[in-house]
Amino acid sequence: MAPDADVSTIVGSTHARRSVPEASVARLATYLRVLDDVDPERDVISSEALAAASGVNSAKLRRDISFLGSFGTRGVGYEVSTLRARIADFLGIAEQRNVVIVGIGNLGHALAGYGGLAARGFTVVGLFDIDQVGERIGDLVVQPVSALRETPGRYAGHIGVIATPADAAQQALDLLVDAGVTSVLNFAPALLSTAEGIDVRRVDLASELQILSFHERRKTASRTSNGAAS
Amino acid sequence: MAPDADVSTIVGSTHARRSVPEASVARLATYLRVLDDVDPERDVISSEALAAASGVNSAKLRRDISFLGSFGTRGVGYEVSTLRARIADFLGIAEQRNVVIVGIGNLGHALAGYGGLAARGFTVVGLFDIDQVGERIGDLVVQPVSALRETPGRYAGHIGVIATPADAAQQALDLLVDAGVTSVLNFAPALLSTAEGIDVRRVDLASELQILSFHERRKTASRTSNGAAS
DNA sequence: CGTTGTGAAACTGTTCACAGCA
DNA sequence: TGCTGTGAACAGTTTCACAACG
Repeated sequence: MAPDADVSTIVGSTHARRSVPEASVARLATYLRVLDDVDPERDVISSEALAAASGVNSAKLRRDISFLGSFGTRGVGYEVSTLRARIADFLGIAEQRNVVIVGIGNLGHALAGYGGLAARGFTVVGLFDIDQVGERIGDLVVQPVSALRETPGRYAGHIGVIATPADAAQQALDLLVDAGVTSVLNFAPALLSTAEGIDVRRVDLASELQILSFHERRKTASRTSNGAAS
Repeated sequence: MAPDADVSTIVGSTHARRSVPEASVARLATYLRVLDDVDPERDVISSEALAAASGVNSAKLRRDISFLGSFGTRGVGYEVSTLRARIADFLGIAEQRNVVIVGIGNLGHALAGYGGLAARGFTVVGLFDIDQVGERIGDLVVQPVSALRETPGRYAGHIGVIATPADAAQQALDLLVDAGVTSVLNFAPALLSTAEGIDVRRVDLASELQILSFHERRKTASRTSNGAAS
């Protein structure tokens, strides 16, 4: 989805790795979640079992995991704790990540209050809006967006989330970048332009619905069309 | 992300088409949005210009559009209105689509009130929750989820949106399916299982953040470690 | 001319199938 | 024996590059 998402090379961390396909990175995040739901009694899991629980086939899962090294036990499976640790390490979950949210409407509220973030190592440390300034949400107080500009570099290493209306999104991005943010998740239905080196991932509700709508129509058409076939 | 997202074949509509790659379907939804932002004065647009505005390269865009037929003018470009109509027609935007939302927390509210939907031909026609029952949002009143079970097939052809907590998501899906829904957008951080023929798209905030986090770490690592390779 | 539309090449990602190991 | 790890075949997607055409 990202415009120029190429292969990902990583050098840091415990083990040096070579370019892992973007698609595998995304699935690894899923496996990690599924592992969290695994019965804590269970200490070993096979590729077949984990694949089934994750909605992929086992060959793909084994391939994905093999990018992280080979630490499964043949004839047995993967040790759950090791596997979880390896994926977490690879994805960079080991360290805590901080998040700032721009745009505190309904969506911003939903994100700010979403417990699933903390559970996965993400802490919301800043909320910004043009209005709503001063409102308290949990431990945080909504600050004016202008505050971002006044502290250049302050939010380096943080992940930015844009939850503004479309027409404010570009400005929100520019402010985030000024504040040192280089990774951004954009919920606004707008295409944003920015400098090289800034990652922007877009989550676009309307597009998702359109894709579903497309498939829905296909289903309906094939049920309906008999006479319509030509 | 859909488990078995195959190639898409469509027969209905004005023009018969053959299998369009899934990736192209997703991008066509993007082009459609971008076209809506085009200066209304402008009546023709080149692949180069539209591609730039959409964040893809022009060859890819031309290939995507060529799946819908060939109606551009060589040496000139695409007529904006025709192009828009063709894509909309292909994606099934021509007809209005109805949406029902299960789970009326912050996120459900955000979605229910999101103007971008109506603008794209989606009308929210039902809101369901266990609590909040009776609350009015716009023209709608929140109904108990049990109402879904009492009207089997009532929502056939609708698109379902799951905005519940993870532990209620599977039940929400089952209820939606009972009510006739076969296309679902799931915002809950849970993997859902369902019968064949039901499309479930997952939008998972935590996974998106993890992917960003991964890239963020890669950037930081390459800045930190070895000075400058080449 | 300039831009579309598209074969063919290149590339990326997935699946098969089985050798190798615990 | 059973399951991992992986070469090799395959499928899907992107890019190149240019002929066709208004």
